[in-house]
Amino acid sequence: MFKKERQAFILNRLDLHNKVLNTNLCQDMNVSEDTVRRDLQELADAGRLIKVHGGALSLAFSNIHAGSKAIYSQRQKAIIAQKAIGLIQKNMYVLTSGGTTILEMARHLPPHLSATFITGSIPALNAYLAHPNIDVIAVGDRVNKESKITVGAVTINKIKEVNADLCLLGVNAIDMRRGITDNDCDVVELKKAMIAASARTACLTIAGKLNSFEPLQVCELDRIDYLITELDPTDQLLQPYVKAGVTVL
Amino acid sequence: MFKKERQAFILNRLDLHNKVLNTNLCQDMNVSEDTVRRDLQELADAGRLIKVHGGALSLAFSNIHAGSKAIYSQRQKAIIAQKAIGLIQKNMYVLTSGGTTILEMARHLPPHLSATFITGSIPALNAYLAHPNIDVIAVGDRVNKESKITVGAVTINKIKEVNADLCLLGVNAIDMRRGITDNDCDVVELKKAMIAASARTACLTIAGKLNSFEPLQVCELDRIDYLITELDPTDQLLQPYVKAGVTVL
DNA sequence: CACAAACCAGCAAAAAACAGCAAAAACAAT
DNA sequence: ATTGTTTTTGCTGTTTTTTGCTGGTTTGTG
Repeated sequence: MFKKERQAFILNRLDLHNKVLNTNLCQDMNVSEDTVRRDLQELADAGRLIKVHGGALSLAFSNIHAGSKAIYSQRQKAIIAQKAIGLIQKNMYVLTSGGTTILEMARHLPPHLSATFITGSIPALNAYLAHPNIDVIAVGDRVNKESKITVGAVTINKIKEVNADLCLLGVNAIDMRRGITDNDCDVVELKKAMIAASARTACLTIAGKLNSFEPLQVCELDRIDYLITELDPTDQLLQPYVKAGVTVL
Repeated sequence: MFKKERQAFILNRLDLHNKVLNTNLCQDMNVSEDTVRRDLQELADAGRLIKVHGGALSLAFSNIHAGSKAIYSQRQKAIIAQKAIGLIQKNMYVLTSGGTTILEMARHLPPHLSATFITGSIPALNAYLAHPNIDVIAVGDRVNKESKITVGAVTINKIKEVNADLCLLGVNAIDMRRGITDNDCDVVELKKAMIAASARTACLTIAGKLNSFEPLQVCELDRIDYLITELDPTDQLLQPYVKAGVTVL
């Protein structure tokens, strides 16, 4: 078995099991532990896996691990939150999605603000409930445990009945050509309904997600009214969106 | 299980439950308490969690903690919780009210239990979401900020559509003559609907609320199937209820 | 204040990693 | 074919990590 073969074998097994044991590998490939160790070292140096004492973990594992970070890019998201809050006026009905950006916004709502927030995101609900002057409407249905938002037909129908003044959308990907895109079918349907139910729509995203896309489209760029990032509106990166008619804050 | 895996496991569980117990972890991961302690120490040093006597808390929780008041009579409520959990069987549909007793129950659900919980209580929702094998259905509507439960016609209607196996009701007052009573009009309507939608109903209450009453009636005593308090079923105080045909646990 | 639970420091055994060396294999050039 | 060079591989002895354990200390709780 050649070195390349061995390393491919290791990566393949990592794809399947998300982890490999050194002892296991050297048996299955019939080489010494040192050889396996060296292979793992090389693959780790090349950034193809994560070496740990006794074996290795797949990179996918590290992503899961990263997902459990409190809120990443919190600094940027705080800036975004402030800009978004500027759009909310007294006694508005505001429809919000889930996501950490929205959550950050929810936590920074000024105490004197009185408005009604409608959402299916449980973490957002929690934040709104902590606010002294915000009325809260929960749209209910089956709850997706991963994203902690309600999904399903009842949610969609409920949102269709709403006439909100503003929709605040945390977006995962935005792109000139493909518009707003996402990767979860339920979430896409939800966001479509939210946009349709609101007079105006603002998209909140960190600049790192600008000009990226995901497999499923939520809407074209011309359906959104505001784009909010942590960058200054005059930033080079944002000019295409300004030209396309979006109000960039 | 590698060290990294363990630590990821811990962080993940913290994300879900907001707290972990040392004893719990060392069982679930099948390592000694010292190892868990060392893992917690390392994660604490890295600022990923807050170590406390006997376990650890998530960072997110420390923020929330400010607003979350302690549960009074927690000891009694833990006993009640255990008894209530005994009623829940695999794959049941369980309808629960709000209240701290229910919340305590929600937090003590055994990890292997798989069932579907339906509720309009936001704190209960949070607890159910933290559980690995529980499906959650939120019944949505306007949220009462004080009690943190959804109230209103939509909630009632939604509950009427449900056919649950079991209804777990945290009650504020129970009395031989007046049955279950409460003081909030919305809550009374909600509880009525919940009882009607369930095959069986269990009332959870601390003994201090036995033989007390409030202005509005939820239902007569004969509508409930189980009464759960922290007392032994043979306790003097409970005998009237036993005689009235309620199964006292 | 007493008692159980949890913590800590330090130890020891086992496992894994490492550094360095030498045999074997592969390759290139004569 | 042969020689010299490089790469690969396994081995040896040593060092580091990891982990559970022991016994004493601290902490929380009734």
